[in-house]
Amino acid sequence: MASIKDVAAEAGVSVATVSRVLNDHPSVSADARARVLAAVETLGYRPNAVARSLRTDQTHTLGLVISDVMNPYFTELARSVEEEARALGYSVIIGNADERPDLQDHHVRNLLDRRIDGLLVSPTDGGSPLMLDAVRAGTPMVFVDRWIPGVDVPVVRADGQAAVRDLVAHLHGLGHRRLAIIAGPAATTTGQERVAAFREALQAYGLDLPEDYIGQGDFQAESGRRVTEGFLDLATPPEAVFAADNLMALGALDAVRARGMRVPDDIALAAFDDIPWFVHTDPPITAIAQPTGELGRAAVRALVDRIEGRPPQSVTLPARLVVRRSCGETAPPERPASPQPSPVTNRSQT
Amino acid sequence: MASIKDVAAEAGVSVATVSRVLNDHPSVSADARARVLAAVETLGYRPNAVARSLRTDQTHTLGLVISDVMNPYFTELARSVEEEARALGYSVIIGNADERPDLQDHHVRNLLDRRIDGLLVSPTDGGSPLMLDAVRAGTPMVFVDRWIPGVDVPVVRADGQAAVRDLVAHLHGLGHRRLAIIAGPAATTTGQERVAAFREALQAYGLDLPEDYIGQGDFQAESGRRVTEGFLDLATPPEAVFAADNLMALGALDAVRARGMRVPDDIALAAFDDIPWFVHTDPPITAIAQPTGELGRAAVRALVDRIEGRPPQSVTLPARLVVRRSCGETAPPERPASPQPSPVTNRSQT
DNA sequence: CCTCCTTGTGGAATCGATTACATCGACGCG
DNA sequence: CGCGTCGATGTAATCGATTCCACAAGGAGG
Repeated sequence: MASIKDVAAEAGVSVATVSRVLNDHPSVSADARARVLAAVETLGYRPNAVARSLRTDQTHTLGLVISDVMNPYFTELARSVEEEARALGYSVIIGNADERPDLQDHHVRNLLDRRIDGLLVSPTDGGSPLMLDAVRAGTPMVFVDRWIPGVDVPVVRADGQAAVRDLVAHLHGLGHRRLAIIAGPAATTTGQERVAAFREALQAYGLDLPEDYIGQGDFQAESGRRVTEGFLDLATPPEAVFAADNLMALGALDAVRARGMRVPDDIALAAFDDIPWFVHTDPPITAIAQPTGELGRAAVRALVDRIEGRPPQSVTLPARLVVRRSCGETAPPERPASPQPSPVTNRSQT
Repeated sequence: MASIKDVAAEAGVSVATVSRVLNDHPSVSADARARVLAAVETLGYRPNAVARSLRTDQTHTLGLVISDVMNPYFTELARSVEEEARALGYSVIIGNADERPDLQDHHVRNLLDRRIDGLLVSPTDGGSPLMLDAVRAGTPMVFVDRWIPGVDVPVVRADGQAAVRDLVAHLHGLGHRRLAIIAGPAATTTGQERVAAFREALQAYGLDLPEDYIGQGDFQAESGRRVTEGFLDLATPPEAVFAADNLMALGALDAVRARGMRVPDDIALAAFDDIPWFVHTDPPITAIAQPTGELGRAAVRALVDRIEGRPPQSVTLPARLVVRRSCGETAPPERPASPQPSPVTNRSQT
């Protein structure tokens, strides 16, 4: 592979001049520039990004460590992150932590070793020493979706509180009173927040969230199945189940069917995180939709701001309720008791 | 960030000795080794992968360029690729081509500039000059899923012929005679092969595949919708539609529903590529399942073999039919006319 | 006791770029 | 006419590692 020296030789100039042409430095004669460009063309020369990075201490690369690539929510997040990064002249290396802190650390270490310019993380846990060290060492970092409390890093996320209130209003309006939740890992902020928001919304309706209506999941389908089975085994099972993410909702759907029961007739189901497939499931699933693409783009912008010396900003965007059929047929337009803007009703079928 | 020089100073040895300890070269005294290790510890030193790569001309990084990350098939492929690569000591940089040749070239160029050790590609088109140049220049490369004819590069893929025959037998057994296909882009091998396999299987049953029963799609949901609408507008619409990938099947499902028709009562539907969601759609969709994880792992092994100087091997694994309910209720066990092993029947619901 | 080989170590070149500094003409102005 | 300035260019240092080569010390063998 041709190097800058070969180009210099071919063009009959020094390497410095070649470098100047390539980085369009002003003081290069038109003649020299033309000769260099010609040499680049004939040799098919491409600058070695590795060498350039070593010298300039910039890789123009961002690291993205997410909890689970197979989760459509994170897939979409990754996609939007890559798009925005590309638009800003950066590449992205994705690390899949699979909800495992050790894998998360592996990826963070790897990315740091590769001297990425900045790190986008959706932390699996409360923050390993490695990650805290990286922050302390001044690695540009931004948390997306989830974050670590007490760490001074910008956070880009969706706020689901209002949407959860809308959901509870919706369920209440359909006559459901015994509402249960499949929670995410307590080590994640999203795991905690969604339970808190749900409990709070229930209280507004004078409803309680008993301990045995809180199932401990891990954001994976299998846990949704397990927890739901537990719910169905209770003396008085819940009338509605709210899964804190889309995969656990899928597991819940499985469990309900395995009992020969039907959604929504026998039990209502709703999920946090909307995904395209929810339109096509049987029945279409009511969900809380995050502005995923916007989150990814905002996170990249914040990180690049930080990298390029501008002050980065935390961003919080609202999530919204998308009503489908998994909680029961929607009654003719009813006014929810709460004063929030009414939930968006999405055509699940034309 | 501490460099090897700092470690050398701290340990009171030369950089050469530090390097030897780090790469566990045999001739280092136990004393020196201990002092270096201690220095590494106190300084929290981590070798700079960029510098190392420049010197050794190896990045221990693989590039993976796929057509569409949002397609669950490719997501799973990417995941298995990353896992196997990690097990072998490599990292993976993923580039999403979004079925666009220009984007594909962008990523290939980018990865080449970063001097990745090898490239895994699922080509979007028939092969750009850039890609052909890369092959000619000796870049270790392996094609996965799709390939480019006439290029001497190992291919790791699934063979769907037998499974397509099984599918046609299944459809025929259910009484369907007018069978249509939503094809993928003609520029892709998978696009062509699936149509060819389908036509061939039909012939075995004395069935024809007329021109207007071949819809031109692009592996995206929207094209599945469009093509299906075209089918339904025909004077004699097909009785069954076979979508050449999962997203187009989803589009087809949409289109059928938009007409107020039902699957499988009004029209049967099957898809190439099985995904977890197909179990949960209404109705569960009959599909041809590829051994995706195996493909990803085999592709990585082939590429790493090539990189490390061992002869790489092309691999072809069989796909298999997974029968669910989207083509009609399965009749009591029937013997298909063809002599192939009978299709696997998967419990779509317990 | 003197070579010769082995083992441990350091010095310095190298990978492919960027960039500070030096040099050298040409040009403008007093 | 001479001097300072500016534009164009080359030389060489540098980034952080790896690795070839030289060399010193110590042990084995004659």
